[in-house]
Amino acid sequence: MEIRERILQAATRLMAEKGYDGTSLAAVATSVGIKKPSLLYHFDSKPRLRKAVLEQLLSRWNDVLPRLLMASAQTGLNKFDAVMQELLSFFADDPDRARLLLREMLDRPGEIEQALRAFGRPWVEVVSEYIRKGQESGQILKSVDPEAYILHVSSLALATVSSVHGTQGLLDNGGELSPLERALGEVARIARTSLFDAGYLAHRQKELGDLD
Amino acid sequence: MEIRERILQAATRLMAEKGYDGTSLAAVATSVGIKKPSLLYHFDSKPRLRKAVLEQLLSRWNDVLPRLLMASAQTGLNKFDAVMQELLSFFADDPDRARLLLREMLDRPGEIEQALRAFGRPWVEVVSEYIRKGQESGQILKSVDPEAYILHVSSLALATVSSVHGTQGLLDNGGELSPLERALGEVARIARTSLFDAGYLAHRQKELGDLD
DNA sequence: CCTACCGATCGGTAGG
DNA sequence: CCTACCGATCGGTAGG
Repeated sequence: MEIRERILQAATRLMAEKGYDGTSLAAVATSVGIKKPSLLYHFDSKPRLRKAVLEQLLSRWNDVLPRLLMASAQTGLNKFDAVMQELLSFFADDPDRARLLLREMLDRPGEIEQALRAFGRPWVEVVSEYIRKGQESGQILKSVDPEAYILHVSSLALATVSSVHGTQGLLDNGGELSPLERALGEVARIARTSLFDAGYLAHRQKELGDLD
Repeated sequence: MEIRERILQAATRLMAEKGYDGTSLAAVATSVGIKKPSLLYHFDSKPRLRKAVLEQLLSRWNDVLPRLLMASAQTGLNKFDAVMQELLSFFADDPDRARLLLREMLDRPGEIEQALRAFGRPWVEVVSEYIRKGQESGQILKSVDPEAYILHVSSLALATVSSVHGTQGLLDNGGELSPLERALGEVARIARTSLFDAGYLAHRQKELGDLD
């Protein structure tokens, strides 16, 4: 693997775990087996390293988009479940993504807003268009505010994946599912129930028994 | 106001905004008009200052508990709305609470879990008992996992209040509500809809028209 | 409550 | 890719 990628990978992990201010360039360098001045040859300042880490993370989101467009071929509840699955998997596949984005939202709300707007806008527009159509046909609750709904489901997914390690002790965890599986299942349920008309949901209930 | 309280207040604000590692003792001291060694007389190390900040924040939660017990006199949906109102107000009244707790969950998942267990356990048990009773009487959906549900609604409230500043630009904001009001209204709606049986909700719908 | 000071660590540079 | 080094800032102490 290229040294540049290895630096980015180590920086992502450390910044997700300790935060930007809690991560020294020396610590990143050591964890890939080089010294700090060598790292500064590849990324010529700490802010630029942060920027590169964030850009790589967000660019991965673009890999998800093609699968989302495929999901667009489906309709109603199936389409919704496919889209939710992609959103949750994106963070569950690598919890560092959730923790790093959450930290950036806290550290630099202005800058991260711009980045999320650029990378998230197309997705938000597709999904809210879908919600509006569902509201017209009666499948989706009229009381849902599309943009706010998407934002909150995303926030919930972010916070859930980030905090499962820290708060799983509050749960009894007596069941057979892992804490993360249990948490994501509940997130999916909350998202589905608060979006669709209950009559429509009950009508389609058999199709998603394994998701409850 | 006592100097000790003024230090705690300044430390809370700075640590919520910049994080623990991003907040120097000198910065806290300066913002209350003293020098660093004077601050270290009142809190004899930085970790102890952090601990005091967190304890004061959590102790405020105890102020909420009496009102929650009063709300217990009510039943069904009214009780739920009262409890949600207290939870959302706790964070909305001072967004630093949400941001600081979220940062602590990211920085020290183990320690914060202990603290939340001590301060949140009684509340979690009361609410989950309420949910279980509602499930028996059919008002609350059988598919709800009580502990997981509470944890996720709390996470959603935390993340929502913390991130409203950073992400409000993703919303059109064409309405008459402030971004925070709009966000909290959607959180309350998501929480209510994903908890109660739809038939029960429809039956009681008139009573909460102003919450939609 | 202060000034003066400590060793350690920070991001970054010089130079090879 | 390295060693050696820079000024600035960190948390904390001595002493009054």
